[in-house]
Amino acid sequence: MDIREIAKRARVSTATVSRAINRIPTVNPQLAKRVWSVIEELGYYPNTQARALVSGRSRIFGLIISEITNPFFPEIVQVFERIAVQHDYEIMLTSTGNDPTHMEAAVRRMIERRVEGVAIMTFGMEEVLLEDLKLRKVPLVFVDVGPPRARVSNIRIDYLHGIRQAVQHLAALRHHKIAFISGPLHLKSAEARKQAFLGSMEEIGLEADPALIVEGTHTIEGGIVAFGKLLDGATRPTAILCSNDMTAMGVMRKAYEEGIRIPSDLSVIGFDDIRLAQFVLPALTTVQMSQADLARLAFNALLTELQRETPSATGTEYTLKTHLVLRESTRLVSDHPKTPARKTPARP
Amino acid sequence: MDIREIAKRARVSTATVSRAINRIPTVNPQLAKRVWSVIEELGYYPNTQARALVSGRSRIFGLIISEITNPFFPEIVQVFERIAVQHDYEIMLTSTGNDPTHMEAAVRRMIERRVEGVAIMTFGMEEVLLEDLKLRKVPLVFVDVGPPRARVSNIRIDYLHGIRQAVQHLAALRHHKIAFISGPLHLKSAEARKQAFLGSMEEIGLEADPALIVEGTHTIEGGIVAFGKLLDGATRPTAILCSNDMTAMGVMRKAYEEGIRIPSDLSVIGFDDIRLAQFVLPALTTVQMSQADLARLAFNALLTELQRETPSATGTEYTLKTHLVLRESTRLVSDHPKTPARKTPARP
DNA sequence: ATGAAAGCGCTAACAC
DNA sequence: GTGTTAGCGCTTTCAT
Repeated sequence: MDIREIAKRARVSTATVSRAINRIPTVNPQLAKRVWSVIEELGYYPNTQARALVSGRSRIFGLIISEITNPFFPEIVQVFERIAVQHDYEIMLTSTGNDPTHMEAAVRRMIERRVEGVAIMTFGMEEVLLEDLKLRKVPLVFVDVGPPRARVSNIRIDYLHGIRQAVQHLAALRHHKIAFISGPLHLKSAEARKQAFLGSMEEIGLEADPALIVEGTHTIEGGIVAFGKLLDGATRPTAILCSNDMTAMGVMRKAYEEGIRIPSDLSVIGFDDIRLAQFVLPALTTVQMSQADLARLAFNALLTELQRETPSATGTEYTLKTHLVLRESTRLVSDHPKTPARKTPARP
Repeated sequence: MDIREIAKRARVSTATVSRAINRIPTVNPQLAKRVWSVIEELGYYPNTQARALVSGRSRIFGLIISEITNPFFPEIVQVFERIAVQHDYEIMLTSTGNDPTHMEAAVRRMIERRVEGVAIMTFGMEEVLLEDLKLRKVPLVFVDVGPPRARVSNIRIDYLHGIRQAVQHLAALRHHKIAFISGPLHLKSAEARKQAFLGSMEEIGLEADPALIVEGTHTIEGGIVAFGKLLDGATRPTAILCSNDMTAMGVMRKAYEEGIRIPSDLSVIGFDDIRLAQFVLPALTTVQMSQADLARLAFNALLTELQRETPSATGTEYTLKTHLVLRESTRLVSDHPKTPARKTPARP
């Protein structure tokens, strides 16, 4: 069953059927109606591949993320998909697991499917792998990455705004010994958050003790390990700022095991504000970076670039603000925290 | 740049290029090599739409889930996608949000893209909406649903096995007053879990107090509300079995607010074993239903059905077992639980 | 306003 | 073993 069948039964040409389907205004309403009723009757659905082939437009956007199982991403995927569908686009989703091989394979598949644009949400992955896409002039949108370039948009996150609020919140709560657990520092976004922390501390005359700055992995496990290191150190922080919420959840887990109470013995702040943050116990104070807004920005960037006839040589920049959201995991520093001895002591 | 261009430069016909690309063994290795080197040189990527159009095979599977933001699903998506890619399939993902309109639109888009099969992971959504797919003889795989039918596979979850273990575990811990918070009962899967609970209780001569059985929504919020109702009731349970992990997390949240300690005052068991279950505080004892296995089963069901020449009239059945995994949220019942007065008393 | 017909890039007969 | 060619189902000139 194809367009010819419809044409025959509606006693018009295939061209008219096509026009009717695409709602070209010039078709005689009478005919259009006849066509539509045949379409309904037969349950005809146009073949997207054929349309794409002849029109040269796949109506597919690629969306590359690092891990769908990382709670940060599902909301992005959801919003991105929802908007895409509203615009009659399909999305081709891929989790790279931060593996360059996956990334390369994904890029290849996307090119083969002739995606019209790709949003890269890996926060700092090797741009090199995307050469093929650039070569083919596919619009791209990144977060936090690389130099401006034609048809490449960038969403810059204003980390400083939210992180400054977090640091000042902690300072107002009389915390001086503030630790920072970063993400993997090869990620631009992780490095940027760390710098924002350092800057915010200095700004208000607080010393960021290097011994209180440790690298994590943006995972719960990483948070557990990193907090362990902190506990092994000479100075015990009274507050910890984490580079993302998963890390903060790791800290909370470890604190639970060690009998350290949050927020009475230790204040904890996360970053991202994933949905779960409000449901952990205690609810996590965190710096929000709206995943929904990020998705919206990315989608619109792609669409805009696609509509532009002469792409600006430098691409376009977008900005996303961050801000602190207060919940239960922070409290005024206590002068005599009851920090029990560790169950598993540091190596002798 | 197309197959003709490659053909010209390699001084062969397009047919030979096509054969080389598809690794048809009959082509002269010499020629094949020449073709491949031209392909590499020019960075040629075949056009999937054209291939799909002529071959009649889209190499796309649909995957319908209820909510990607529900932590139960990301792992399914990840595994399903990984396997799909290994088999040179793309996946077309859609979250229906349990909204029939979305579902209908998604089905339509899938048909338009000519998916070769669809996995429906909504655990009991209206089958009616899928008529169009069945009409077009697209292989389908469901979880927990409907009557056997040609080209429709079913994955039956053996709820009883895991839930029986959970109930007996609780009983062994001397709990008698065991509450059950179900999922939305219009979902087959929720109803099935409830029945498994009832059966397991009866089996060992424990009375399932109707006042201790309340309906939830399979969400954290639902868990909070449901546990609230339980607290308002006359008999206070010493243990709660939840229809999924999110519900259990809601119970934990509510317990935290009410000053009820888990597991000392109350034992809690979840269902699903989402990844988060091991990281909540305390780590959640739960009945595991492997999301990875579910994804694998679903994918293979589709692939198998596709390869079958004469589909069995009744479709195929697969089974997935569940089993209890012990963690920190259950404990021997305490005779005198220190259950503090509620902060927000029940309505007078 | 409508129709005839030429492709979009590829695969698969069929011929050699 | 390789080439020629007829489509796959649709959109889009170009006539009319």
